[in-house]
Amino acid sequence: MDLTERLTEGVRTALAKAGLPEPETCAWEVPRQAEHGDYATNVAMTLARAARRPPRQIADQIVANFPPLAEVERLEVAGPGFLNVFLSPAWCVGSLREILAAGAAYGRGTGEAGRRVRLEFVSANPTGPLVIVSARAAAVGDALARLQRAQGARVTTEYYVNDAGNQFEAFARSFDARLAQELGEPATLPENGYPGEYLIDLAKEYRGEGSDLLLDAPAPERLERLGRWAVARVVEGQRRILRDYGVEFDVWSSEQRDVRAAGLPERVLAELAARGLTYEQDGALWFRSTQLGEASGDDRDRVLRRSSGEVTYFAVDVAYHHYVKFQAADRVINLFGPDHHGYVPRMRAAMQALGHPPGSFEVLIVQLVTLLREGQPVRMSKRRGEFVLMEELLEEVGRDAARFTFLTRRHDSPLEFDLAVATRQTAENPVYYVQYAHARICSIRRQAAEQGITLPPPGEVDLTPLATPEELALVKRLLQYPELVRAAARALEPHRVAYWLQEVAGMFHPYYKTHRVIQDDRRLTLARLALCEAVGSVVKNGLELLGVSAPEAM
RNA sequence: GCGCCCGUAGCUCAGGUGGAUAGAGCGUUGGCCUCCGAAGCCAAAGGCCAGAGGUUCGAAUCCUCUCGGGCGCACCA
Repeated sequence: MDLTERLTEGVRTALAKAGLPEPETCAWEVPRQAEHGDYATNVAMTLARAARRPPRQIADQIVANFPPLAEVERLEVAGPGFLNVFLSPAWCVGSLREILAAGAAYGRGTGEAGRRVRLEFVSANPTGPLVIVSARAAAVGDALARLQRAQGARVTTEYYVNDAGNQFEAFARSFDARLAQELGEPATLPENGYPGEYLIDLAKEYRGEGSDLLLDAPAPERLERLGRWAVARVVEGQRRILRDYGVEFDVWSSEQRDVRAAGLPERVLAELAARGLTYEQDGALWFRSTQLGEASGDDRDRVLRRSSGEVTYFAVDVAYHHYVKFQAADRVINLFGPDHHGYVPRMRAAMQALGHPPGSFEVLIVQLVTLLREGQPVRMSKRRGEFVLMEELLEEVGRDAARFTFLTRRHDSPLEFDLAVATRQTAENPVYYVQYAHARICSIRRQAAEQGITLPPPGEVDLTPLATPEELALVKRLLQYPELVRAAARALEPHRVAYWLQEVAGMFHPYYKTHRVIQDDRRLTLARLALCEAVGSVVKNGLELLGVSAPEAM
């Protein structure tokens, strides 16, 4: 059980003994100032109305009836009725043993245990190489998956390939045109085509392979086959760069193969019709999005099947979510770009209509990355064919720095990324500050080993020499980690981990500067080594959650 | 016009779902390597949390309005 859970239990016991009503929840915060203790709660204030007593009186009652806990040194009532908890230094220091013993497991929890989560992210169109915004989505999505898993959820990550529909056709026609040009024929790109140079390269490649040029095949068949070939190549490139980035997906699904060819759209249309949620108008089939009340929030009905007979992207998506995603998961999370946020209400309405409980379908909007080079905006547009590739980002900035930078922002906050600055200041990036703490600790360990000093098993270390304020503060910070991970997982906010790591590093570096770890006093040396090991271990765990490496030397 | 997101230090961004005196990095200024890694440490300067109301013991956080940004509002995806 986590520390705050123990404290909450203490509060409940005390309230029961005092004959006071129990709170629904008991929120703990870490006060900014040390005089306010290590943890504080405002339960007394929130209980004041129900108990018909002044908050301070309730707080006094809690203090008077609080059961003795090894964790707690003393309690104080302060201000309008805060209950401040001061932890026992001896208990805190002793808990280092558990951190060390837990190792990589420290910080894992059961906050999301039993949940099956389907997490889709990136899912860029298979019409070109990945650009920078995908790097952000990949960093966030992957970290979310790691966080959820650390809290006991069974997560399936997914990359959904939109290899069908108008976009696919435009892409296939563009490739066809490039191939024709490659063969020396006059051909122009279609109106909505993809002018990027990569299609020229692909055309050369296709020809170089000696593949069937399909010159005699009827246009539809030729476009279909050429398009499939090109899409497969593009997707393979995307997969490769993502792997280099440290992101691997459990499932690569295909709109064409897994949804359309499987006949799912027709099935879902029938199911919606059976529920009376569709109607025909102007030759098209519509979804009664607006009839589902405010919960869905959609402001107009949506077309499922066009008058031309083709199903819409929306219908395909609904079918896929309903028959595939929800079949294997009770929680479906999608990461979208901001240009798709208007799409969310109709999806939510459809999921609700098909019987999926509210909240089981979630969409996180990952905001855009504004790319700058020396302060000048770099326009990103696949259509125009000018963009900065994810590959270039990794070359220039590096995988760890890129991921960490993306994870120091909330996913829904726009981000400015100056390539030139990021490259130039690479050594001053916060990620190195955190990694350096880890590397430094490894260095201390090596140094100690050279002098024949090695740490005994956690249970046998004498930790009592740890007594300075800096040491206590560090230990207390480490004790917050499990709680932090749980909260970050619950809120789907991996950036909290990144900030927390910076704080820990920000405590460790000064500590290292002012307190010598390896020195004459053997007992003190061992105790401090144990502290360092604990810090290093937790930092490593945290970086792992973000998909960032924890180097032993830099 | 309607809807969603956003406005916090010069710049880039945090502020665990209402808490006590507003935080970090970068940048600026001034110090620190005879000692476990200077990718580090110490110190200073920098704020009307866009603005105005409201809710209550208490608001950067919740509600309304105004101003100023971004993005959506297709039988596109």
